[in-house]
This record gives sequence, C-alpha cells and structure tokens, in this order.
Amino acid sequence: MSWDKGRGRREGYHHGNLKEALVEAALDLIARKGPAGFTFAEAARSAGVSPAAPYRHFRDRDELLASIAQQGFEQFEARLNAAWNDGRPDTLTAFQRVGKAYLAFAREHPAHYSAMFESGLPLDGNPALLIASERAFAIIRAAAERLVAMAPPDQPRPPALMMALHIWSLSHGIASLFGRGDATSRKLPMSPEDLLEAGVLVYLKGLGFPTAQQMAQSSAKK
Amino acid sequence: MSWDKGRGRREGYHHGNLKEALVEAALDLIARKGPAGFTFAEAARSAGVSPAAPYRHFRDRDELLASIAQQGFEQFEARLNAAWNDGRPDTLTAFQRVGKAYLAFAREHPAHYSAMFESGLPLDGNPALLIASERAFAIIRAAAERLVAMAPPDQPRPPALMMALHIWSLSHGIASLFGRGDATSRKLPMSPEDLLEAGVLVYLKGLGFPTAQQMAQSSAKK
DNA sequence: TGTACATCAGTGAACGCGCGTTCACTGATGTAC
DNA sequence: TGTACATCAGTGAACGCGCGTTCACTGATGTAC
Repeated sequence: MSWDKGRGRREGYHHGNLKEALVEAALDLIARKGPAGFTFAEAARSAGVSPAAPYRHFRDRDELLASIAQQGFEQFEARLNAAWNDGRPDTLTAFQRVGKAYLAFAREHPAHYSAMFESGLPLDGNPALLIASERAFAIIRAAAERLVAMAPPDQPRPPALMMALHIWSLSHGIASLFGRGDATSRKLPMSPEDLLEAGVLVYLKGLGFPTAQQMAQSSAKK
Repeated sequence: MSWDKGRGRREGYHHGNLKEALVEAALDLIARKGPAGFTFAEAARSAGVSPAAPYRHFRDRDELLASIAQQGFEQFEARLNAAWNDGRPDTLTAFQRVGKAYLAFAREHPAHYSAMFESGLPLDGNPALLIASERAFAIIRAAAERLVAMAPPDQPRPPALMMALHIWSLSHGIASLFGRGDATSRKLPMSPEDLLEAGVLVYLKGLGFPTAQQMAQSSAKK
C-alpha cells in the first residue's frame, strides 16, 4: 500500500530531486503552521528521507527558508508582470489587474507569502533576496510610471515612486489583514479585491487622474 | 552583585508580581526573536523563577501570547484615542495624528505589534481578543465618520466604514513593510510618517475632501 | 563492451540540548478564633 | 496578642520528546580507458 511514503516518490537509494521535494514539504508545513512552525527534521521526514539528508542541499534551516522566499518573489514578480501585460488593454485596467494579482498571490500561495514577508529573514545580508524583492516591486513601479505618463498634462505630475509605495502598502495591508483564508483573517463586508480596487480608484482620483467612466468616455471618442 | 537575577526583583519565596514579570520577559524575547522565538521556559528563566512557576498564571504558552496581544490592543486603542483627542483642534489634523500614532505604536512596541498582527493567533475562539481588536479599529472608524460628517455637502458622502478600512490597511501596510527599526524593514526615500501622511491626503482629496490649504483658508476666514 | 574508480547523495546511529509538562513538596501569607 | 490552620505561589527533580547536527558509512551513478 504505502510504499510511497509522503511526497517522496523514491525509486531507489537516491531520491532524484530531493531539493525540490524539501521545498515542497516546507511549503506545506509553513502553510499549515506558519513560517516558524516548520522544522528541518519534519521536512526531511515528509520527503521520506533521513534527517541528515537535507544537509546535502541546504546549509541549514534558514537557507531553505530564504530559498523559498526568493522563489516566492520570483513567482510573484512573474505573476504581477503577467497581470500588468505591458499595460494592455489600457493602463488603468492593467493597473487594477496588478492589484488583483497581488491579492490572488497572497491567498493562493500563503506559504510563499509568509516566507517573503513574515518570516523575519533579514534583507541585508541576503542580497539575492533583496534583489528578487526589488524586482517584484519594480513591476508596480513601472506600472505607476506609465500611469503618470498618461496623466492629464494640465495636472502636476505625481511622483511615480511615491505612488508605487502607496499602492504596494495598501495592497500589502489588505492582504495581511483580510486576504488570507485562515482563522487569522478579519471579517470584511466586501471582498478584499473590491476593497483594494475602490481604494486605488479613490487614490488615483486624488492624484487628479480621470475616473474610469471618464476614461471609458474618452476612449469611446477615439 | 547580582542577587537581583533578571527582571525578577525577588524579595523572598514569593515573587509578588510574577504574572507581569512573565509578560515583560516575553515582550523582551518577542522583540528580539519574533513571536515564535519565545518559549515558556525562557520567560520563566528570565523572570528568575523555576520552569513550573508560569503554570500558576497561564494555562500554556498560547494563553500568555494571547494575553500580550490583548494588552497590546488595549494600549493601542488608548494611544489612538489620545491621538484622536476627539477631533481637536480640527478633524483633519486629528485624523493625521491618528495615523502617526499608529506608526509610532508599531515602532515603539514591536513585540506587542507582532503579537497582535503576526503571531498567528486565531481570532475566532478568542472572543476577548477579537473585541479588543475591534475596539481599536473603532477609533479609526469613528474618526472617519467625523470626517465624513464634515464633508462638503455638495459631494456624495463616502462610506465611513470603507474609508476606515482603507486607512487602516494603508497604515498597517506601511508599518509592516517600512515601519520597524529592524533588519526586516525595507529602505525608504522618506519617513514612514511622511509616506502615510501623503497617502492619506491624496486619498481624502480623491474622496472630495478639501485639501489642507483650503481648510486652513476656510478656517482663517472665520 | 566491460571494468575500475571517483563522485556524491542518502543512511542510520549517536550526541547534547532545551522544551513542555507533571508531581509531590515547601515556604510564605493571611485569617479565624 | 498569639496560635492553628487553610491557601496558594513557587520549587526542583524528573519524564519523554523532537530537534539540529555530526560522523563514518554505503549504495548508486557516471565516466575514463
């Protein structure tokens, strides 16, 4: 029956892809018990391997955790980038889609998200992690810059970096407070997505951007 | 020399205020190692007491953690309330002061803040904690309602609850991403306080509120 | 095609450690009389 | 004022447990010739 212990799928003495299997096991543990609730030993056990085996692939627990966080940032970046889709069909629609992708990632990859933002990994002394994190943020920033470039020319141009920081903070705040499926989430009279979308609309209006209706009208005119 | 071990301040067989001493010790450990990095045993040791002593005051580790989180929410509420100061000298000034108080609390009480928002304590099954959390949020919500009541009557009234949720999320996002003194914080080209203040101003403008300059002018006219 | 050998991923036993928790206990405090 | 007693906060020894880490090892794989 259970000759296939855990997610090991061993076929012989050598595992074959133990490194990935350990990452998978750790993600599972983090999702169930939080970033601090996973142990090297348990990940090994769940991969069907002796407790000493992980040391062939990771120096220690923190290196595995950092590796998960970095992988998370890379997938996060890819997802935001796909949602942005180079600003198609129009900048505002694409911008809002990035916000939705942010929340979707946090909800669908809670373990990655935890490792990225709540694991307490120091960013200095982890340059690769910092870079991966900045590459993800760069998507939001690039989108903000395109929005700024599109702003009505009679308005003062808002600084794109500040915009991006505001949007990021708002998204992260909503994701942290309301955006997880688990018991730590607070109740909300609307979906996190709607809350974020409304907030972004108000914010952009405050910067002098035309509303969605106005944009629809202006694009209908062309 | 060191007859006063740790924060114990014992004077005899009985500690006197062991419960508070344990909370203090736990706060210290959480601030240094994160909410998961504190142990019952270590808190006892740091309070200068045997490992069995804490069981006289807390059922287990989680009860101590929940107690810290609840105390945190209560202090948080008090601080926000003091900053709000019933909307004096004017609603907008007081509102921005609440935002600053939010960030100040997160920075000055990182251990409480962690226990409140990042400890993974389930809110259901912890009714007292949920209530304390909602009482703190109620301050922000009441402030938002006063702002709404003050809105120019020719504008559509924005929903105060949504406003409060946006402001809370933005504050929490900024606090989480940039607002801690430690190594997990990201670099920022401005202070978290300035970032939040600017974001709130833009947001309120987007809702149709008069800007600070306009308000200053209108109050100067009186 | 076969063989010798280097490489290296994983073994399994062992270690020291700190934790959570229990237990019968003991010392201090307060109170009834 | 003194004494007996109930209460209860803290002791200290003990337990079982799982973790991180090390070590000499062994089995599988690939490659040189």
